[in-house]
Amino acid sequence: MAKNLKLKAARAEKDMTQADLAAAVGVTRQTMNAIEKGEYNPTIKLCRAICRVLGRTLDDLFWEDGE
Amino acid sequence: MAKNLKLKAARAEKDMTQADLAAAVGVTRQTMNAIEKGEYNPTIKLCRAICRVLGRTLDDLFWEDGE
DNA sequence: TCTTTTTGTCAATTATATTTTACTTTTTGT
DNA sequence: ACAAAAAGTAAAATATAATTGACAAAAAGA
Repeated sequence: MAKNLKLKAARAEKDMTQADLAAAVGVTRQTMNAIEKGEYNPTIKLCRAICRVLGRTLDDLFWEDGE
Repeated sequence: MAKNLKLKAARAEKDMTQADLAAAVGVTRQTMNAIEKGEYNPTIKLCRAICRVLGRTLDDLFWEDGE
């Protein structure tokens, strides 16, 4: 899986650290780090939580072509 | 979690059974049934696969308000 | 009605997302 | 350069997504 740079950028735009965002959605900092790095695929529920905090859509942050 | 009726409708529109869709995205029939029933949250990767097969977006099929 | 297909459901197992603790590396600010 | 904060990483444990096999209920077609 590829690094999620759109997520990283959206987070930076809100001036949040990985730890900030993790706390806001109720997961650990390591989980956010792994998602941003593209190390594993989160559940749709967690994706929705991230989108709500960052004010983005699922398609904005979590769509990928190809796969 | 709520039943995913949008998914059910999109599948019907393509004239696919749960088993058809499950095979197309590489999971079991029971998994598709559980997702449609809202029994557990699939991974984002599986959601993307479903969207590709049904020709819909993540926001179309997997966004939920509130939660 | 009869038959077949589709859907619903359950228990037990496997695969993997997520946690916890802890440490290293990189970045940021002074 | 120095200190502090943020990000990267890893192993072991836990929670839960997904599988497998099997059977019952409901829907569809003849």
